[in-house]
Amino acid sequence: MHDHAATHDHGCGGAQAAIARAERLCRERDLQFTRLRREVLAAVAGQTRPMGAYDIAEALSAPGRRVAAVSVYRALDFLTEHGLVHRIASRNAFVSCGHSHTDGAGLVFLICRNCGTIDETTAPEVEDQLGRTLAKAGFKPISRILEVEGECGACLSRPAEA
Amino acid sequence: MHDHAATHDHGCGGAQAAIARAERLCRERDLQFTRLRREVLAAVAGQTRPMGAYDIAEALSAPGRRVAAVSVYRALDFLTEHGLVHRIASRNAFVSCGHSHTDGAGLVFLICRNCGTIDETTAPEVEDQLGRTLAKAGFKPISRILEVEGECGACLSRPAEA
DNA sequence: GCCCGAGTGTTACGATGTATCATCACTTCC
DNA sequence: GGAAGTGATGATACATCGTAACACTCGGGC
Repeated sequence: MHDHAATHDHGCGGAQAAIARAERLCRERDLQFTRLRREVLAAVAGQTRPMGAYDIAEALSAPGRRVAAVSVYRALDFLTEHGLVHRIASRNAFVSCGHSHTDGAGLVFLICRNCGTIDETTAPEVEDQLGRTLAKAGFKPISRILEVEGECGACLSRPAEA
Repeated sequence: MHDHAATHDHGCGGAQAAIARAERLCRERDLQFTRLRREVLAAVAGQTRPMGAYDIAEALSAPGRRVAAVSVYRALDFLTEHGLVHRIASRNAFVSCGHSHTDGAGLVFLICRNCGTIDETTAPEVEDQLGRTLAKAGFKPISRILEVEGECGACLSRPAEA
């Protein structure tokens, strides 16, 4: 392991990378990476915590411009469909994807109860075991969500920082 | 395998069992298993698919009696807190617990995309692997959700039943 | 009787997500 | 050039999910 740094590259610098990746992907697949989609992705990628759709709408709105939640949802649909953003079901919120994986398969989200940061990793061994378990149960998986809530390493290192 | 029947014992007969288990548990812990809580549990346990809180409220309401969603939420809070009912995060809905586990740990929910049935199992091997993965990442887990969407064995056996 | 606590009913509200229709930009085909 | 089609967006309304606040009831203890 230890593409750990890679899994952490949200957070400002990561936004640039995420957008660059999105542009490349959209060029490859002949998709439209429009202004709104870019802005929604930028907003999400600029955070290490998940953002709600309404948070995003507010963040993109300005005195002269109002972005409605419905527009954000549409952009998020596009972005999640192509794996650029992930939905955190336990929070009704979204994070930008830190990987360049082809599919949403095998992802694990680590949600820190203390600082709210979301870390995204893959766990092939867990996937393998899960696949075997599902096969034994006669269940054919299509998609899955695996979200773990707890305390992240950073928060465990410095116990009492508010 | 093939405690499969056991994992399936929602579904009408299972409602009786679920309520019996709940009564026992509440007696042991000196909790109040009130009429509303019993009815909410019965409603959820009588289904193999997850029910939304508003669905439950409607199911319990009758010409002479209106059960508000907020009451259902309170009952569900109680039931989930004591492991009698589980929340399906990906559906914003609830299913009755088919096990008598002490804790919500290690559960896997199998959600059939075709028939909507939810099957609940445990997967110790997956748990073990996940625990190791989290330890390596320096993350201390407190709770987790693992929900798999796909096609259940029953639906795979009879491909074209509407 | 009185108080107190847990559960419930009721109303209102906030937060999340979707349906519908109009508009705009761009392409294609005539 | 102009008509028609397609995909994205704007705007309004609506549906669903969840919670806050307060009043009421019912039991037990004093």
